Amino acid sequence: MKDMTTARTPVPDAARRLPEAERRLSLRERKKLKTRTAIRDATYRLIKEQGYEATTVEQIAEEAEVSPSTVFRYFPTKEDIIITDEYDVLVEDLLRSRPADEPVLESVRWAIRRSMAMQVADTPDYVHEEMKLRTGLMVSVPAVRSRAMESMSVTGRLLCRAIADRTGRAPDDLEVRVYAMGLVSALLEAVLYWAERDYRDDVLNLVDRTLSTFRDLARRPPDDGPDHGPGVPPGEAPGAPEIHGPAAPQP
Amino acid sequence: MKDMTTARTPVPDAARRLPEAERRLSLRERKKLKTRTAIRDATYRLIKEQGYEATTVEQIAEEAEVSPSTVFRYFPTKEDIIITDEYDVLVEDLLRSRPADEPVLESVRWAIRRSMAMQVADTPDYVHEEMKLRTGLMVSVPAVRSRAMESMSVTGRLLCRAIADRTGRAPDDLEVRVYAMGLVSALLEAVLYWAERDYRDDVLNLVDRTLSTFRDLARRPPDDGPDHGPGVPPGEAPGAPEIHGPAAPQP
DNA sequence: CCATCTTTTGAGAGTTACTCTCATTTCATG
DNA sequence: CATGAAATGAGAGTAACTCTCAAAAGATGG
Repeated sequence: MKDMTTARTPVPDAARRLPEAERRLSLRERKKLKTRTAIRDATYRLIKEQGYEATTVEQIAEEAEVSPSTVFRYFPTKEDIIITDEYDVLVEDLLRSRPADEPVLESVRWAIRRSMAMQVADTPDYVHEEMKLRTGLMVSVPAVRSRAMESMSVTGRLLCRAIADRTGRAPDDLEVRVYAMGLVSALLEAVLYWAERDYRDDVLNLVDRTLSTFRDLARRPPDDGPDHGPGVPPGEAPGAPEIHGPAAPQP
Repeated sequence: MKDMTTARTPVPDAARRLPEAERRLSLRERKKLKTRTAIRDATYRLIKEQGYEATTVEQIAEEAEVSPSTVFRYFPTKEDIIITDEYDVLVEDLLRSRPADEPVLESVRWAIRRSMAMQVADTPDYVHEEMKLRTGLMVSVPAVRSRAMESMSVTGRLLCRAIADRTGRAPDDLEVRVYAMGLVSALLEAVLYWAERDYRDDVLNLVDRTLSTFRDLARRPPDDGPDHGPGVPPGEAPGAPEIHGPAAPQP
Protein backbone atom coordinates (compact mmCIF):
# COMPACT_ATOMS: atom_id res chain seq x y z
CA MET A 1 0.00 0.00 0.00
CA LYS A 2 1.26 3.49 -0.46
CA ASP A 3 3.75 2.62 -3.15
CA MET A 4 7.08 3.50 -1.52
CA THR A 5 8.66 4.42 -4.81
CA THR A 6 7.44 7.96 -4.75
CA ALA A 7 10.23 8.96 -2.41
CA ARG A 8 8.18 11.79 -1.06
CA THR A 9 6.96 10.08 2.06
CA PRO A 10 9.04 11.56 4.86
CA VAL A 11 7.63 9.25 7.46
CA PRO A 12 6.64 5.62 7.30
CA ASP A 13 2.90 5.84 7.65
CA ALA A 14 2.22 2.57 9.30
CA ALA A 15 4.03 1.32 12.35
CA ARG A 16 4.23 4.81 13.74
CA ARG A 17 1.98 4.73 16.72
CA LEU A 18 1.19 1.46 18.45
CA PRO A 19 3.72 -0.49 16.39
CA GLU A 20 2.79 -3.79 17.97
CA ALA A 21 -0.15 -3.06 20.21
CA GLU A 22 -2.30 -2.64 17.14
CA ARG A 23 -1.85 -6.27 16.27
CA ARG A 24 -4.65 -7.16 18.57
CA LEU A 25 -7.19 -4.95 16.89
CA SER A 26 -9.74 -6.26 14.45
CA LEU A 27 -8.99 -5.76 10.81
CA ARG A 28 -11.59 -3.04 10.69
CA GLU A 29 -10.10 -1.10 13.55
CA ARG A 30 -6.67 -1.43 12.10
CA LYS A 31 -7.87 -0.03 8.80
CA LYS A 32 -9.54 2.86 10.53
CA LEU A 33 -6.38 3.73 12.35
CA LYS A 34 -4.53 3.52 9.10
CA THR A 35 -6.74 5.89 7.19
CA ARG A 36 -6.76 8.20 10.16
CA THR A 37 -3.04 8.57 10.20
CA ALA A 38 -2.96 8.56 6.42
CA ILE A 39 -5.17 11.62 6.42
CA ARG A 40 -3.16 13.31 9.07
CA ASP A 41 0.14 12.60 7.40
CA ALA A 42 -1.16 13.76 4.06
CA THR A 43 -2.30 16.96 5.69
CA TYR A 44 1.02 17.64 7.33
CA ARG A 45 2.84 16.91 4.13
CA LEU A 46 0.72 19.21 2.02
CA ILE A 47 0.70 22.01 4.54
CA LYS A 48 4.44 21.84 4.86
CA GLU A 49 4.66 22.24 1.10
CA GLN A 50 2.02 24.82 0.34
CA GLY A 51 0.87 26.30 3.60
CA TYR A 52 -2.39 25.97 5.43
CA GLU A 53 -4.84 28.09 3.48
CA ALA A 54 -3.62 26.84 0.14
CA THR A 55 -4.30 23.27 1.15
CA THR A 56 -7.85 22.18 0.47
CA VAL A 57 -9.61 19.20 1.92
CA GLU A 58 -9.99 17.85 -1.55
CA GLN A 59 -6.25 17.79 -1.99
CA ILE A 60 -5.85 16.15 1.37
CA ALA A 61 -8.36 13.50 0.39
CA GLU A 62 -6.55 12.82 -2.85
CA GLU A 63 -3.15 12.65 -1.19
CA ALA A 64 -4.48 10.31 1.45
CA GLU A 65 -6.24 8.25 -1.21
CA VAL A 66 -9.67 8.52 0.30
CA SER A 67 -12.75 10.46 -0.65
CA PRO A 68 -13.47 13.91 0.77
CA SER A 69 -16.47 12.48 2.56
CA THR A 70 -14.21 10.13 4.42
CA VAL A 71 -11.97 12.95 5.54
CA PHE A 72 -14.93 14.68 7.12
CA ARG A 73 -16.05 11.44 8.64
CA TYR A 74 -12.79 11.18 10.51
CA PHE A 75 -12.30 14.84 11.34
CA PRO A 76 -15.20 17.21 11.82
CA THR A 77 -13.22 20.21 10.65
CA LYS A 78 -10.03 20.87 8.80
CA GLU A 79 -8.44 22.27 11.92
CA ASP A 80 -9.20 19.10 13.81
CA ILE A 81 -6.91 17.19 11.52
CA ILE A 82 -4.11 19.18 13.00
CA ILE A 83 -5.14 19.62 16.58
CA THR A 84 -6.62 16.33 17.69
CA ASP A 85 -4.94 15.21 20.82
CA GLU A 86 -4.92 11.81 22.36
CA TYR A 87 -3.18 13.93 24.87
CA ASP A 88 -5.91 14.59 27.38
CA VAL A 89 -6.45 11.03 28.42
CA LEU A 90 -2.76 10.74 28.99
CA VAL A 91 -2.68 13.76 31.27
CA GLU A 92 -5.73 12.52 33.07
CA ASP A 93 -4.12 9.21 33.83
CA LEU A 94 -0.94 10.85 34.97
CA LEU A 95 -2.88 13.15 37.25
CA ARG A 96 -4.76 10.31 38.82
CA SER A 97 -1.54 8.48 39.43
CA ARG A 98 -0.36 11.11 41.90
CA PRO A 99 -0.87 10.79 45.64
CA ALA A 100 -4.12 12.42 46.67
CA ASP A 101 -2.52 14.61 49.27
CA GLU A 102 -0.10 16.31 46.94
CA PRO A 103 -0.79 19.97 46.23
CA VAL A 104 -2.64 20.25 42.95
CA LEU A 105 -0.11 22.51 41.32
CA GLU A 106 2.61 19.99 41.97
CA SER A 107 0.60 17.17 40.51
CA VAL A 108 -0.10 19.27 37.48
CA ARG A 109 3.53 20.20 37.12
CA TRP A 110 4.42 16.58 37.27
CA ALA A 111 1.75 15.42 34.84
CA ILE A 112 2.49 18.11 32.30
CA ARG A 113 6.18 17.56 32.58
CA ARG A 114 5.70 13.87 32.11
CA SER A 115 3.39 14.10 29.13
CA MET A 116 5.55 16.75 27.53
CA ALA A 117 8.61 14.69 28.13
CA MET A 118 6.94 11.74 26.53
CA GLN A 119 6.36 13.79 23.42
CA VAL A 120 9.66 15.55 23.42
CA ALA A 121 12.27 13.25 24.80
CA ASP A 122 13.15 9.74 23.69
CA THR A 123 10.79 10.08 20.81
CA PRO A 124 11.59 9.96 17.12
CA ASP A 125 12.29 13.18 15.30
CA TYR A 126 9.17 13.30 13.19
CA VAL A 127 7.17 13.73 16.34
CA HIS A 128 9.13 16.83 17.09
CA GLU A 129 8.46 17.94 13.56
CA GLU A 130 4.76 17.46 13.96
CA MET A 131 4.65 19.26 17.24
CA LYS A 132 6.48 22.19 15.78
CA LEU A 133 4.27 22.30 12.74
CA ARG A 134 1.22 22.13 14.93
CA THR A 135 2.24 24.84 17.33
CA GLY A 136 3.54 26.95 14.48
CA LEU A 137 0.12 26.79 12.88
CA MET A 138 -1.45 27.76 16.17
CA VAL A 139 0.57 30.94 16.01
CA SER A 140 0.03 31.77 12.37
CA VAL A 141 -3.49 30.55 11.65
CA PRO A 142 -6.28 32.03 13.75
CA ALA A 143 -8.65 29.18 13.01
CA VAL A 144 -6.16 26.65 14.28
CA ARG A 145 -5.43 28.69 17.35
CA SER A 146 -9.14 28.94 18.06
CA ARG A 147 -9.51 25.23 17.78
CA ALA A 148 -6.58 24.76 20.09
CA MET A 149 -8.20 27.01 22.64
CA GLU A 150 -11.39 25.04 22.43
CA SER A 151 -9.60 21.80 22.99
CA MET A 152 -7.74 23.47 25.80
CA SER A 153 -10.99 24.21 27.53
CA VAL A 154 -11.70 20.51 27.43
CA THR A 155 -8.44 19.96 29.20
CA GLY A 156 -9.59 22.60 31.63
CA ARG A 157 -12.68 20.67 32.54
CA LEU A 158 -10.55 17.63 33.00
CA LEU A 159 -8.41 19.56 35.41
CA CYS A 160 -11.56 20.67 37.18
CA ARG A 161 -12.45 17.11 37.91
CA ALA A 162 -8.98 16.40 39.19
CA ILE A 163 -9.03 19.42 41.45
CA ALA A 164 -12.50 18.58 42.62
CA ASP A 165 -11.40 15.11 43.56
CA ARG A 166 -8.62 16.40 45.71
CA THR A 167 -10.18 19.36 47.38
CA GLY A 168 -13.64 18.01 47.97
CA ARG A 169 -15.07 20.89 46.03
CA ALA A 170 -17.56 20.54 43.23
CA PRO A 171 -16.08 20.29 39.74
CA ASP A 172 -18.22 23.16 38.57
CA ASP A 173 -17.38 25.38 41.45
CA LEU A 174 -16.54 28.85 40.22
CA GLU A 175 -13.17 28.99 41.90
CA VAL A 176 -12.22 25.58 40.63
CA ARG A 177 -13.19 26.38 37.07
CA VAL A 178 -11.57 29.74 37.07
CA TYR A 179 -8.39 28.32 38.46
CA ALA A 180 -8.29 25.44 36.02
CA MET A 181 -8.99 27.54 32.98
CA GLY A 182 -6.48 30.13 34.04
CA LEU A 183 -3.88 27.46 34.37
CA VAL A 184 -4.41 25.70 31.09
CA SER A 185 -4.63 29.00 29.25
CA ALA A 186 -1.36 30.01 30.78
CA LEU A 187 0.18 26.77 29.64
CA LEU A 188 -1.12 27.23 26.13
CA GLU A 189 0.31 30.71 26.12
CA ALA A 190 3.64 29.27 27.12
CA VAL A 191 3.53 26.92 24.16
CA LEU A 192 2.66 29.77 21.83
CA TYR A 193 5.54 31.72 23.27
CA TRP A 194 7.77 28.78 22.57
CA ALA A 195 6.62 28.57 18.95
CA GLU A 196 6.80 32.31 18.39
CA ARG A 197 10.43 32.34 19.33
CA ASP A 198 11.26 29.55 16.94
CA TYR A 199 11.49 26.82 19.53
CA ARG A 200 14.71 28.25 20.83
CA ASP A 201 13.78 27.67 24.47
CA ASP A 202 13.31 24.44 26.28
CA VAL A 203 9.60 23.81 26.52
CA LEU A 204 9.87 22.03 29.80
CA ASN A 205 11.61 25.00 31.24
CA LEU A 206 8.89 27.30 29.97
CA VAL A 207 6.28 25.08 31.54
CA ASP A 208 8.13 25.19 34.82
CA ARG A 209 8.35 28.93 34.73
CA THR A 210 4.66 29.16 33.91
CA LEU A 211 3.69 27.01 36.83
CA SER A 212 6.02 28.94 39.07
CA THR A 213 4.39 32.15 38.00
CA PHE A 214 1.11 30.68 39.03
CA ARG A 215 2.45 29.59 42.33
CA ASP A 216 4.07 32.91 43.09
CA LEU A 217 1.10 34.83 41.88
CA ALA A 218 0.04 35.96 45.29
CA ARG A 219 3.39 36.68 46.81
CA ARG A 220 2.56 40.30 46.81
CA PRO A 221 5.12 42.82 47.95
CA PRO A 222 5.17 43.85 51.61
CA ASP A 223 2.93 46.86 51.09
CA ASP A 224 -0.27 44.92 51.04
CA GLY A 225 -2.22 47.81 49.59
CA PRO A 226 -5.88 48.58 50.05
CA ASP A 227 -8.11 45.82 48.88
CA HIS A 228 -10.30 47.95 46.70
CA GLY A 229 -9.79 51.04 44.68
CA PRO A 230 -11.61 54.20 45.60
CA GLY A 231 -15.21 54.41 44.55
CA VAL A 232 -15.64 50.69 44.75
CA PRO A 233 -17.60 49.31 47.67
CA PRO A 234 -15.81 46.71 49.79
CA GLY A 235 -17.84 43.99 48.07
CA GLU A 236 -17.96 40.95 50.29
CA ALA A 237 -16.45 38.43 47.97
CA PRO A 238 -16.85 35.12 49.80
CA GLY A 239 -13.11 34.65 49.92
CA ALA A 240 -11.91 31.75 47.88
CA PRO A 241 -10.84 28.91 50.13
CA GLU A 242 -7.55 27.22 49.38
CA ILE A 243 -7.39 25.30 46.22
CA HIS A 244 -3.81 24.24 46.26
CA GLY A 245 -3.61 21.93 49.15
CA PRO A 246 -5.90 19.14 50.18
CA ALA A 247 -8.95 20.51 51.89
CA ALA A 248 -11.55 18.94 54.06
CA PRO A 249 -14.43 17.63 51.99
CA GLN A 250 -17.31 19.99 52.25
CA PRO A 251 -19.52 19.29 55.24
CA MET B 1 -40.05 57.75 18.08
CA LYS B 2 -39.81 54.04 18.11
CA ASP B 3 -42.96 53.17 16.28
CA MET B 4 -41.75 52.72 12.72
CA THR B 5 -45.02 50.94 12.06
CA THR B 6 -43.39 47.56 11.76
CA ALA B 7 -43.83 46.98 15.46
CA ARG B 8 -41.13 44.38 15.44
CA THR B 9 -38.23 46.62 16.20
CA PRO B 10 -37.57 45.99 19.87
CA VAL B 11 -34.95 48.68 20.10
CA PRO B 12 -34.78 52.07 18.47
CA ASP B 13 -32.00 51.54 16.04
CA ALA B 14 -30.66 55.02 15.94
CA ALA B 15 -29.90 57.13 18.94
CA ARG B 16 -28.71 54.16 20.92
CA ARG B 17 -25.07 54.76 21.35
CA LEU B 18 -23.66 58.25 21.23
CA PRO B 19 -27.10 59.89 21.29
CA GLU B 20 -25.68 63.39 20.92
CA ALA B 21 -21.98 62.93 20.51
CA GLU B 22 -22.62 61.61 17.06
CA ARG B 23 -23.93 64.98 15.98
CA ARG B 24 -20.43 66.12 15.29
CA LEU B 25 -19.63 63.30 12.89
CA SER B 26 -19.77 63.75 9.16
CA LEU B 27 -22.84 62.50 7.40
CA ARG B 28 -20.87 59.61 6.05
CA GLU B 29 -19.63 58.54 9.43
CA ARG B 30 -23.06 58.83 10.87
CA LYS B 31 -24.44 56.62 8.16
CA LYS B 32 -21.75 54.08 8.71
CA LEU B 33 -22.53 53.94 12.37
CA LYS B 34 -26.15 53.54 11.50
CA THR B 35 -25.73 50.60 9.18
CA ARG B 36 -23.33 49.04 11.64
CA THR B 37 -25.86 49.05 14.43
CA ALA B 38 -28.61 48.20 11.97
CA ILE B 39 -26.76 45.03 11.07
CA ARG B 40 -26.11 44.18 14.65
CA ASP B 41 -29.64 44.79 15.74
CA ALA B 42 -31.00 42.79 12.85
CA THR B 43 -28.72 39.95 13.83
CA TYR B 44 -29.78 39.97 17.45
CA ARG B 45 -33.40 40.13 16.47
CA LEU B 46 -33.20 37.23 14.07
CA ILE B 47 -31.11 35.09 16.35
CA LYS B 48 -33.48 35.66 19.19
CA GLU B 49 -36.29 34.43 16.95
CA GLN B 50 -34.73 31.52 15.14
CA GLY B 51 -31.47 30.73 16.80
CA TYR B 52 -27.93 31.16 15.62
CA GLU B 53 -27.43 28.43 13.06
CA ALA B 54 -30.76 29.01 11.43
CA THR B 55 -29.94 32.63 10.81
CA THR B 56 -28.07 33.18 7.57
CA VAL B 57 -26.12 36.24 6.62
CA GLU B 58 -28.48 36.73 3.74
CA GLN B 59 -31.38 37.03 6.11
CA ILE B 60 -29.44 39.43 8.24
CA ALA B 61 -28.68 41.56 5.21
CA GLU B 62 -32.30 41.63 4.23
CA GLU B 63 -33.49 42.48 7.70
CA ALA B 64 -30.92 45.26 7.98
CA GLU B 65 -31.81 46.47 4.51
CA VAL B 66 -28.33 46.22 3.13
CA SER B 67 -26.67 43.84 0.72
CA PRO B 68 -24.80 40.75 1.91
CA SER B 69 -21.61 42.31 0.62
CA THR B 70 -22.09 45.19 2.97
CA VAL B 71 -22.54 42.93 5.92
CA PHE B 72 -19.18 41.36 5.25
CA ARG B 73 -17.64 44.75 4.73
CA TYR B 74 -18.61 45.71 8.25
CA PHE B 75 -17.97 42.42 9.96
CA PRO B 76 -15.37 39.96 8.75
CA THR B 77 -17.26 36.96 10.06
CA LYS B 78 -20.72 36.16 11.26
CA GLU B 79 -19.46 35.69 14.78
CA ASP B 80 -17.93 39.11 14.78
CA ILE B 81 -21.36 40.65 14.46
CA ILE B 82 -22.04 39.32 17.89
CA ILE B 83 -18.73 39.62 19.63
CA THR B 84 -17.26 42.91 18.54
CA ASP B 85 -16.21 44.82 21.55
CA GLU B 86 -15.55 48.49 21.82
CA TYR B 87 -14.73 47.16 25.21
CA ASP B 88 -10.99 46.82 25.07
CA VAL B 89 -10.22 50.47 24.54
CA LEU B 90 -12.42 51.24 27.49
CA VAL B 91 -10.56 48.86 29.76
CA GLU B 92 -7.27 50.17 28.49
CA ASP B 93 -8.21 53.73 29.37
CA LEU B 94 -9.44 52.70 32.76
CA LEU B 95 -6.24 50.82 33.44
CA ARG B 96 -4.11 53.76 32.50
CA SER B 97 -6.10 55.99 34.76
CA ARG B 98 -4.91 54.15 37.84
CA PRO B 99 -1.95 55.27 39.90
CA ALA B 100 1.22 53.63 38.66
CA ASP B 101 2.16 52.28 42.04
CA GLU B 102 -1.01 50.33 42.61
CA PRO B 103 -0.65 46.54 42.49
CA VAL B 104 -1.67 45.32 39.06
CA LEU B 105 -4.34 42.99 40.30
CA GLU B 106 -6.05 45.85 42.06
CA SER B 107 -5.95 48.03 39.00
CA VAL B 108 -7.41 45.21 36.99
CA ARG B 109 -10.06 44.59 39.54
CA TRP B 110 -10.97 48.22 39.44
CA ALA B 111 -10.94 48.51 35.65
CA ILE B 112 -12.99 45.38 35.11
CA ARG B 113 -15.43 46.34 37.79
CA ARG B 114 -15.80 49.76 36.29
CA SER B 115 -16.28 48.62 32.72
CA MET B 116 -18.66 45.90 33.79
CA ALA B 117 -20.56 48.34 35.91
CA MET B 118 -20.84 50.66 32.94
CA GLN B 119 -22.43 47.88 30.97
CA VAL B 120 -24.55 46.52 33.72
CA ALA B 121 -25.62 49.30 35.98
CA ASP B 122 -27.44 52.52 35.10
CA THR B 123 -27.76 51.30 31.56
CA PRO B 124 -30.94 50.65 29.64
CA ASP B 125 -32.41 47.19 29.67
CA TYR B 126 -31.71 46.28 26.11
CA VAL B 127 -28.03 46.40 26.86
CA HIS B 128 -28.57 43.76 29.47
CA GLU B 129 -30.50 41.81 26.90
CA GLU B 130 -27.70 42.02 24.41
CA MET B 131 -25.10 41.02 26.93
CA LYS B 132 -27.11 38.01 27.94
CA LEU B 133 -27.73 36.99 24.37
CA ARG B 134 -24.06 37.38 23.61
CA THR B 135 -22.81 35.41 26.56
CA GLY B 136 -25.51 32.83 26.07
CA LEU B 137 -24.29 32.29 22.52
CA MET B 138 -20.76 31.96 23.82
CA VAL B 139 -21.96 29.05 25.87
CA SER B 140 -24.09 27.36 23.25
CA VAL B 141 -22.29 28.05 19.99
CA PRO B 142 -18.71 26.83 19.72
CA ALA B 143 -17.86 29.19 16.89
CA VAL B 144 -18.94 32.17 18.94
CA ARG B 145 -17.04 30.96 21.96
CA SER B 146 -13.95 30.52 19.85
CA ARG B 147 -14.28 34.01 18.57
CA ALA B 148 -14.70 35.27 22.11
CA MET B 149 -11.54 33.52 23.14
CA GLU B 150 -9.67 35.08 20.28
CA SER B 151 -10.82 38.52 21.21
CA MET B 152 -9.96 37.72 24.78
CA SER B 153 -6.39 37.07 23.79
CA VAL B 154 -6.33 40.56 22.36
CA THR B 155 -7.39 41.81 25.75
CA GLY B 156 -4.61 39.70 27.13
CA ARG B 157 -2.00 41.47 25.09
CA LEU B 158 -3.45 44.74 26.24
CA LEU B 159 -3.04 43.63 29.79
CA CYS B 160 0.52 42.64 28.99
CA ARG B 161 1.30 46.19 28.02
CA ALA B 162 -0.27 47.52 31.16
CA ILE B 163 1.67 45.11 33.34
CA ALA B 164 4.84 45.85 31.46
CA ASP B 165 4.37 49.54 32.05
CA ARG B 166 4.11 49.07 35.74
CA THR B 167 6.67 46.44 36.43
CA GLY B 168 9.36 47.54 34.05
CA ARG B 169 9.27 44.14 32.42
CA ALA B 170 8.99 43.59 28.72
CA PRO B 171 5.44 43.16 27.40
CA ASP B 172 6.39 39.90 25.76
CA ASP B 173 8.07 38.50 28.80
CA LEU B 174 6.96 34.94 29.38
CA GLU B 175 5.83 35.54 32.92
CA VAL B 176 3.92 38.64 31.94
CA ARG B 177 2.15 36.96 29.07
CA VAL B 178 1.35 33.86 31.01
CA TYR B 179 -0.03 35.87 33.86
CA ALA B 180 -2.11 38.11 31.63
CA MET B 181 -3.58 35.29 29.60
CA GLY B 182 -4.33 33.28 32.68
CA LEU B 183 -6.16 36.20 34.14
CA VAL B 184 -8.30 37.09 31.16
CA SER B 185 -9.11 33.45 30.54
CA ALA B 186 -10.21 33.15 34.11
CA LEU B 187 -12.43 36.17 33.70
CA LEU B 188 -13.96 34.78 30.56
CA GLU B 189 -14.61 31.55 32.36
CA ALA B 190 -16.38 33.51 35.06
CA VAL B 191 -18.63 35.08 32.48
CA LEU B 192 -19.38 31.70 30.96
CA TYR B 193 -20.19 30.43 34.42
CA TRP B 194 -22.53 33.33 34.85
CA ALA B 195 -24.32 32.57 31.59
CA GLU B 196 -24.46 28.85 32.18
CA ARG B 197 -26.31 29.40 35.41
CA ASP B 198 -28.87 31.61 33.77
CA TYR B 199 -27.46 34.89 35.04
CA ARG B 200 -28.64 34.12 38.52
CA ASP B 201 -25.49 35.42 40.14
CA ASP B 202 -24.20 38.92 40.25
CA VAL B 203 -21.49 39.22 37.62
CA LEU B 204 -19.53 41.74 39.59
CA ASN B 205 -19.43 39.37 42.46
CA LEU B 206 -18.21 36.58 40.22
CA VAL B 207 -15.50 38.83 38.90
CA ASP B 208 -14.45 39.67 42.41
CA ARG B 209 -14.30 36.06 43.37
CA THR B 210 -12.29 35.28 40.28
CA LEU B 211 -9.75 37.95 41.03
CA SER B 212 -9.61 36.83 44.61
CA THR B 213 -8.92 33.32 43.48
CA PHE B 214 -6.03 34.65 41.52
CA ARG B 215 -4.74 36.60 44.42
CA ASP B 216 -5.05 33.70 46.80
CA LEU B 217 -3.66 31.28 44.33
CA ALA B 218 -0.41 30.84 46.13
CA ARG B 219 -1.60 30.91 49.68
CA ARG B 220 -0.77 27.30 50.07
CA PRO B 221 -1.72 25.51 53.22
CA PRO B 222 0.76 25.40 56.15
CA ASP B 223 2.25 22.10 55.08
CA ASP B 224 4.33 23.57 52.34
CA GLY B 225 5.00 20.26 50.73
CA PRO B 226 7.99 19.32 48.64
CA ASP B 227 8.45 21.52 45.64
CA HIS B 228 8.74 18.76 43.15
CA GLY B 229 7.25 15.37 42.83
CA PRO B 230 9.51 12.38 42.91
CA GLY B 231 11.30 11.63 39.71
CA VAL B 232 11.50 15.25 38.71
CA PRO B 233 14.77 17.05 39.10
CA PRO B 234 14.66 20.29 41.07
CA GLY B 235 14.69 22.19 37.79
CA GLU B 236 16.05 25.63 38.40
CA ALA B 237 13.22 27.67 37.06
CA PRO B 238 14.52 31.24 37.08
CA GLY B 239 12.01 32.16 39.75
CA ALA B 240 9.43 34.59 38.52
CA PRO B 241 10.00 37.97 40.10
CA GLU B 242 7.01 39.70 41.54
CA ILE B 243 4.44 40.77 39.05
CA HIS B 244 1.88 42.16 41.35
CA GLY B 245 3.56 45.10 42.86
CA PRO B 246 5.55 47.88 41.34
CA ALA B 247 9.06 46.78 40.56
CA ALA B 248 12.16 48.65 39.73
CA PRO B 249 12.49 49.16 36.01
CA GLN B 250 15.02 46.72 34.66
CA PRO B 251 18.55 47.96 35.00
C1' DC C 1 -17.27 -21.48 1.08
C1' DC C 2 -21.49 -19.16 1.08
C1' DA C 3 -25.21 -16.07 2.84
C1' DT C 4 -26.50 -12.43 5.52
C1' DC C 5 -25.90 -8.53 8.37
C1' DT C 6 -23.37 -4.42 9.73
C1' DT C 7 -20.13 -0.98 9.11
C1' DT C 8 -17.53 1.80 6.18
C1' DT C 9 -16.90 4.14 1.99
C1' DG C 10 -17.65 6.94 -2.28
C1' DA C 11 -20.32 9.79 -5.26
C1' DG C 12 -22.90 13.62 -5.84
C1' DA C 13 -25.95 17.28 -4.88
C1' DG C 14 -26.82 21.14 -1.78
C1' DT C 15 -25.99 24.87 1.67
C1' DT C 16 -23.51 28.70 3.45
C1' DA C 17 -19.90 31.58 4.85
C1' DC C 18 -16.80 34.30 2.73
C1' DT C 19 -13.88 36.64 -1.39
C1' DC C 20 -13.21 39.44 -5.49
C1' DT C 21 -14.39 42.43 -9.13
C1' DC C 22 -16.71 46.08 -11.26
C1' DA C 23 -20.27 49.24 -12.21
C1' DT C 24 -23.32 52.47 -9.74
C1' DT C 25 -24.61 55.39 -6.19
C1' DT C 26 -23.75 58.69 -2.52
C1' DC C 27 -21.27 61.94 0.05
C1' DA C 28 -17.44 65.58 0.20
C1' DT C 29 -15.30 69.64 -1.74
C1' DG C 30 -14.06 73.53 -4.45
C1' DC D 1 -22.77 72.23 -10.01
C1' DA D 2 -18.76 69.55 -11.26
C1' DT D 3 -15.30 66.53 -9.95
C1' DG D 4 -13.11 63.16 -6.99
C1' DA D 5 -13.42 59.76 -3.26
C1' DA D 6 -15.72 56.54 -0.65
C1' DA D 7 -19.50 53.35 0.09
C1' DT D 8 -22.70 50.17 -1.88
C1' DG D 9 -24.86 46.45 -4.68
C1' DA D 10 -24.79 42.79 -7.91
C1' DG D 11 -22.91 38.71 -9.28
C1' DA D 12 -19.72 35.13 -9.98
C1' DG D 13 -16.59 32.05 -7.59
C1' DT D 14 -14.42 29.11 -3.87
C1' DA D 15 -14.14 25.93 -0.23
C1' DA D 16 -15.72 23.98 3.98
C1' DC D 17 -18.97 21.41 5.48
C1' DT D 18 -23.82 18.35 5.40
C1' DC D 19 -27.00 14.78 3.73
C1' DT D 20 -28.45 10.95 1.23
C1' DC D 21 -28.08 6.72 -0.94
C1' DA D 22 -26.05 2.96 -3.14
C1' DA D 23 -21.87 0.04 -3.47
C1' DA D 24 -17.94 -2.23 -1.15
C1' DA D 25 -15.80 -4.64 2.61
C1' DG D 26 -15.27 -6.78 7.12
C1' DA D 27 -17.87 -9.66 10.65
C1' DT D 28 -20.65 -13.73 11.68
C1' DG D 29 -23.14 -18.00 11.57
C1' DG D 30 -23.95 -22.05 9.06
